[in-house]
Amino acid sequence: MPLDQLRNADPSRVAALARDLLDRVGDRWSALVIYGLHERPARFSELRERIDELGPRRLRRTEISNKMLAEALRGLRRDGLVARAEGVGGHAEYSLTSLGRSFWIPMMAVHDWTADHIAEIEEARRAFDDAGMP
Amino acid sequence: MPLDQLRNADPSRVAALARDLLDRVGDRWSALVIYGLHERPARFSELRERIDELGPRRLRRTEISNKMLAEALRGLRRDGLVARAEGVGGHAEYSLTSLGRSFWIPMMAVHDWTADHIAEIEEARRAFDDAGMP
DNA sequence: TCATCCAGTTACTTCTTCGTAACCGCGCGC
DNA sequence: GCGCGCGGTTACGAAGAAGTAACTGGATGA
Repeated sequence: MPLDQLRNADPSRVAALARDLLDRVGDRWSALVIYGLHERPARFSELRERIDELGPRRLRRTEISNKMLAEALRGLRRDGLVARAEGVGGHAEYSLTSLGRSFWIPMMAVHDWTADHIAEIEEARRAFDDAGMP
Repeated sequence: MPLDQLRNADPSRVAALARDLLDRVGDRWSALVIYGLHERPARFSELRERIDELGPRRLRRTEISNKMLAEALRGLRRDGLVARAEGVGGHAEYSLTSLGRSFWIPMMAVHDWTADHIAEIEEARRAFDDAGMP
C-alpha cells in the first residue's frame, strides 16, 4: 500500500499503526534489545550484559532480569524482528532478522530527532518547572 | 553535537536518548495528541473528540478521559512540544510548537515503517502462534 | 557422578499507570 | 443570581507491568 495514499486516506489507520508499533517496542526493554543486537548476534547471557551497559534509568532497576529479557525476546521473535538459533552445544544465539535490521532506520530517526532537540527539550522542562506549574 | 559523532562515540548515550523519547511519547495517549493537533490547533474538548475518533484499541477504554488528556497535554507542554494559549472568552487553545511539528518527521518514519511491514509482522505473529510457542 | 553453567520458567510481590466519578471555579447568557 | 458549558483537578480503586528469587532441565567438564 502506497504510503501517501494511506496517509491521506485514513488518518485513524495512521494513528493505529503508530500505536501498534509503540505497543510493540515502547515497553521498557525491547528497544534496548534491538540496540544490543544490531551490531552482532549474541547469546542470552551475553545480551543481558550488553543491555546492562546501556541501562535505562527509569523505574527501579538498572539491570535486566532473566524474566524481562526472555519476555522482550519472545515479543520480538513473535513479531519477526529477532530470530533464535541453536549454536554449538545447544547454546542459544539471538540475532536481528532483516525485518529487525530494517527497523533500525525509523529507530535512528527517532534517536536523531532526540539528539538534535534534547537541549531544547531540557530547556523547556526547566522553564516549565521553574514557572511552578502544578 | 554532530550525530555521526554521537552515534559512533557513545552507544549508551544513543540508547539513553531514544529511551528518553519513548518515555515521553510512549504512553497511551501522547502520540495521539500529536496526531490530533498536527493539522490545526484545538481546544480541550475539541481535541478530546478528535482523539476519540482515532481511538486506540489496547486496554480498557476507547475514549480519552479528562484526566488522561490533561496529563498528556501537561507532559507535552513541559517538553515544549505543545503550547497552550487563552482564546477569546478564556477558552484554552492548544497547538503544536515548532518543536512539536518537527517531531512529526520521526513519527512518520516510525509510522511508515509500520505501514510498510505490517503484513510481515502479522504473518510472523501467525506463524509464531501457530507453532504453539508457550 | 557430581558440580556448574546456560537458558530460561514459575510463583509471588510491588509499583505504576489508568480509569471512574465526583467536584470546582470561571465566564456567559438569560 | 442561576444554570450551563468549558477546562480542568482530586480521591480512590483496579488492572497491568515489572521486579525478586527460587527453581528446572539439559549439556559440559572434572
